[in-house]
Amino acid sequence: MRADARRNLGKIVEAAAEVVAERGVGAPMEAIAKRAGVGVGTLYRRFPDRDALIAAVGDHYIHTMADALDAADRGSADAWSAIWDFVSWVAEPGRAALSTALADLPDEVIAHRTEFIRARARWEERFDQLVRRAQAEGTMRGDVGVQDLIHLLNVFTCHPEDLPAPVAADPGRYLRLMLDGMKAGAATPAPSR
Amino acid sequence: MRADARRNLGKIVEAAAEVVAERGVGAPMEAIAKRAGVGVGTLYRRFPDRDALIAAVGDHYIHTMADALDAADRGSADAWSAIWDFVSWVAEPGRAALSTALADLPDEVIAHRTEFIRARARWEERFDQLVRRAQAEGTMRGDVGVQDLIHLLNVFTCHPEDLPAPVAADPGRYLRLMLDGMKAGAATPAPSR
DNA sequence: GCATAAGTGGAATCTCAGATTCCGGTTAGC
DNA sequence: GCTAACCGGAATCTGAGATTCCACTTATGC
Repeated sequence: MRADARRNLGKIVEAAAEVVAERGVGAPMEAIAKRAGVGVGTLYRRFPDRDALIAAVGDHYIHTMADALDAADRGSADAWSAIWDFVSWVAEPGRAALSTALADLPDEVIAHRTEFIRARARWEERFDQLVRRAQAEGTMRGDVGVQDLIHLLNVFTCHPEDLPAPVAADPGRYLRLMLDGMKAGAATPAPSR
Repeated sequence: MRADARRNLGKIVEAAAEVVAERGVGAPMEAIAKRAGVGVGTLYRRFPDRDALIAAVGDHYIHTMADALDAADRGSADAWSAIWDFVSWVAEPGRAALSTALADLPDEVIAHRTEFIRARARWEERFDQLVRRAQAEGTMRGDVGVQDLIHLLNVFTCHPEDLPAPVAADPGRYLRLMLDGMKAGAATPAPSR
């Protein structure tokens, strides 16, 4: 591969990641091309089709998330603050949609990406351990689970157009509100599953 | 207007309300027509265009919401449980998207509907009083407002396709989680506005 | 420096979904 | 039994976006 081509490939994946974060997995190829500063044709020379490009974005994302979770875990003494930190990290501007994009990847895009699936499972496993630890430490209520956390992360880090403007502007505010609701003792009648 | 035509008009608005609740304000005319058991042509004989029909749905919705809020208010001794009840009511299956649909109505659809705008303002005003009352009664934390509640209602009662399946299946679970986070004393460091 | 394979931009093409129009065939209501 | 209102839904019109194509550039090996 020629040096300039390799350089462009990098720009493309990066641009795709950004645009997908902003506009969701349905982001148009042209928007990605423009962001990368290349023509659509170039996208198609590197990726057979839209799905392949989106899948590449998925790989990029899952690793970013996993790294952040690890960092939060290492950086905090107790599990609860690790969770708090991680959630805050995801809510930071520019990071939004990261998690949703992951959740939204169409099945047919993921189906054969065993590496991606494995990475995501590892990440969830990791996250789950943290939640259980927090519950064991008595800082998090027991009637909620990682899946609740993940879903809420997905909901609030949605592509901005799909959220009420004020929520999109500060998802962290709402995510923290929900974490407050998950603290040990916060349960009202214990929402049943 | 002929009797059968009047009957159809009723079926159309009702069907539109249902379909909009399920698929959002962008629901296709054909889906509405099918639900109402009429042809698309019939929709256009009653409403000049899509927007007019959607606006009619908006009117229908805002009144339903207002009534429910009043009912919750009358039915509860304290403001907090009135809020709790109202939120639970909105979260009930079949009601979902009601609130979002309202929030999503495109500006150009609403612009001239002063009656609608007034009704909505009245509803918000009502809701706001309830929130302030709960705060005065010391049951709700002071650093959140009606708007937070409304936004969250919108987010969780979104059209099912836009939410992670488990959330769409039981938005109430998550709304209650949020309410728990809004109870007096739940605040962690007090999310700043 | 030059030949040339690799790379490029972006207009043109293809698809598809959904709004809107139209009209031959039906009915309610007198 | 007449006929103005109605109806259903096929046909048409549009816009958005994926994908293809090709004339034009530019690294790179010699």
